Formats: sequence, structure tokens, C-alpha cells
Amino acid sequence: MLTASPDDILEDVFERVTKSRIFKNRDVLLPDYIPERLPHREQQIKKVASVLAQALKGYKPNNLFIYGITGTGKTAVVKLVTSKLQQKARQLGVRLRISFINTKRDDTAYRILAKLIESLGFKVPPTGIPTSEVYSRFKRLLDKRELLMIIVLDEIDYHVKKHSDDLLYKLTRINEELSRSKVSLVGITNDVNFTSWLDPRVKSSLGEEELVFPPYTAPQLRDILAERAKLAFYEGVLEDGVIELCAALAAREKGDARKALDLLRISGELAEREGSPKVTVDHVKMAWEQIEKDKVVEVVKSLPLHSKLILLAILKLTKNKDSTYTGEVYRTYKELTKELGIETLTLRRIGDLISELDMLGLISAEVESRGRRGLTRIITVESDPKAIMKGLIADPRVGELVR
DNA sequence: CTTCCACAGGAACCAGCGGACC
DNA sequence: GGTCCGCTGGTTCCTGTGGAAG
Repeated sequence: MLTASPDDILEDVFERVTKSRIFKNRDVLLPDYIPERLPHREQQIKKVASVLAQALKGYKPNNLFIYGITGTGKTAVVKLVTSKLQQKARQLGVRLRISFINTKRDDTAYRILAKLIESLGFKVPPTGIPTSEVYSRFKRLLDKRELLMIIVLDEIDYHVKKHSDDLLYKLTRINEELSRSKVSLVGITNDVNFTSWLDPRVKSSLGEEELVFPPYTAPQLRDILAERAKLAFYEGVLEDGVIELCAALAAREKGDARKALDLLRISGELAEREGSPKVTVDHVKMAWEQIEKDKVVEVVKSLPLHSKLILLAILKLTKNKDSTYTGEVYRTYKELTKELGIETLTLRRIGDLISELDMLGLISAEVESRGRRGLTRIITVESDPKAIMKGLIADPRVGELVR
């Protein structure tokens, strides 16, 4: 391979990928794919459907509030049920409009209302109008169209935590101000303690019906993966134990189905890239490591500069020993800031930043008394130092220091 | 048994900034 | 296009603390 020209290398890669007989349809393993069947969610489908089905008779369905941690199928179930419901309503000639909004993507009250108005077939300028005006416009338009509207607010905790529950409050009371249309709300959150953020009135109104999505168990994940794998891979390319291992690893991570599917997909991609005819257990292990590393790199990259410098200081100090402590880190950090010619933050602040790094799981910082030599935190690196370093030098300002 | 180190971490405060509203 | 407001990320000042050294 030493003498291979770029053309040869490329040809080799293209050849492997195009000739590969691994994936029949890789897309069904992507997070936004909504399957026709959702194993082990029959109960939840039934509940969501029975609440929302009132709409088919022209009644306003009760508001519904859905909890469950990430990767438990909340969004998939709601999307599946609402799309079937919409079809059925069309058949029966019921005037029903369903609007699905992810408040992580559209997080301000303005954006949410703008989306709602768009789903009624109108446009709002991206800025320039007071939010209260957008709200009353929405109300007017809705009432004029005489229909039943189901508003699904996915990841609603993002909007409420970042802004407030004002909009939610207004939406729960909107029916009092409408004469010809009705609104039902479906709220989805993966924060189980989310209701503590809500005004009691919003809480009781939104929680007319509640539904919890429990995490998947390892056997359940196995079923989900097996079913999806049938669509995704050619027959017989998965070695025995591949699905079981993916399921077991993801079950350990709080039963997150999305993670399990990611793992299976990346395992397949690794096999494909290697030109291997089969996906093996080793591919899964490699994929797992890669996911973990990528996560670390991404987290480190997104850190503010001073946190990065602290991490770099810790990395330097733990090169030849396994732990360091606050004072030592601070002194090293100070030198780094001088070298860069930027201001140095106070020790107090650094203490907080160290706590944050601890919470992110990159390092561990435990308070310990060193007797007469005072109280401090002993700091050890928890994640792969190479992955951390990769994230650090992606920042040119830090890269300058490492060279 | 007391002392006393080297910080932890709470409280109050402040500068800067982006958004709402007029 | 000015003003008010709340949030973020920082500071200063402070009190609290576990256990080796004396």
C-alpha cells in the first residue's frame, strides 16, 4: 500500500463500498425513520390512539402528556398514530389538522406560533411582529377555519426551561377564546421531573391524560433490532451474537433504542469499509468505542475556551501520574493564559468550571482532605485522553499551545 | 487535643447582551 | 432607535471543613 497512488486508494474504497453486500437498506437504521411496526409499544399506541380518536367523532380529545427518557419510542408512537389518524379523518370527512412541533428546534414562543400558523397555510415574517400579535393572529386564523387542531409539542421541556410556560398556559386556555375551532395538546418530554417547572394550572390541564414510556429491556431491544435488521441487512450477514450484544450494550445505557440502532448501523458501516462479508461481534465492540470517543470529542469541542485550557492543564499534569489537584491545575492554567496573552479567571470561577467538567464525565473531581495541607479536589481523567486531546486541538487557540 | 492549611462552595453583586415592546 | 428586563458568566467576599502536623 506504500506505493499506492491516490487513485488506487479511492478506487479501492469505492470498490469495497459498492460491491458490499452488507446493507440492503441502511436508512431504516437512522434515527428519523418511523417503522410501520413498533414492538413492545402496543400499550402506548393503544392509549394514544384511544385518547386522540375522539377527534374522529368531532369531539375535542383530552390533552395528553407523555413522559419517557430518550430512545423509548415516544416520538415514533405519536407520529405513527397521528399520521393514521389524519388519514382516517380525511376518509370520514372530519376537519382535523395535526401540527407537530419540536421545541428544541423551534424554541421561542414566536417560532412555535409561526409554525402553527404555517400549518394552517399562512405565512408570518421571521421577525418584526410582537409575539402577542402573532398569537392573536393564530387565534383569529384558527377560528375562521373551523377545525379541530391537535398540536404536538415534542421536547416541550426545552422551550419551557429556556423561556417560560407562558405560551403553554395560553394554549391550554385558548379554547375559551375560540368559538368555532378547538385545540388539543400533546406534550412530549424526556425529563421526568419536568412538571415542577409548570404552573399548577398548566400542569392539571395538560395532564388530563398521562402516559409513561418505560425504558426498553435488553430482550425488548433485541426484538426491535432483529425486526429492523431484517429490513436493513442482507440475509445472513449478521454474525451470531451481534444483535444480542447491541441490545445488551444499549440496555446498559438506560434502554435507549436509538443508541442500539446507531450501534448496529455503525457496526455495519465498519464491516462495509473493511470489505468484510459479515458483521461480527468485534465490529460492534469497535463501533461502541467509536461512539464513545466521538461523543467525547464533540463534548470537548463545544466547551468554552477557559474550560478547554483547564482540561489541557489537567492533561499535562496527569501525563506521568494519575491524579492532580485544584491548586496545581490553577497554576498551570495561569501559565497557559499568559502564553496566549488572555485574561486569567479567578480561582473561584475555576472551581466551578472543574465541577462542570466533572459533571460532563470527562474528569472526576472528588474533595479530599490532605490534612494540614488543606482541603482540595483530587482530579483524575475519566475519558480517553486521546479523544479529549483531539477535541482540544480542534480549537486553533489551543492547538497553538500544544505545538 | 488543638491548630491551621488550602481550598470548597454559598451569597451578593456586576457588566454585557439579546430580545420584547413602545 | 430607545428603554427596560432577564439571563449568563464573571467577580469579590465570605464562612466552612477534614485530618496530618505539632
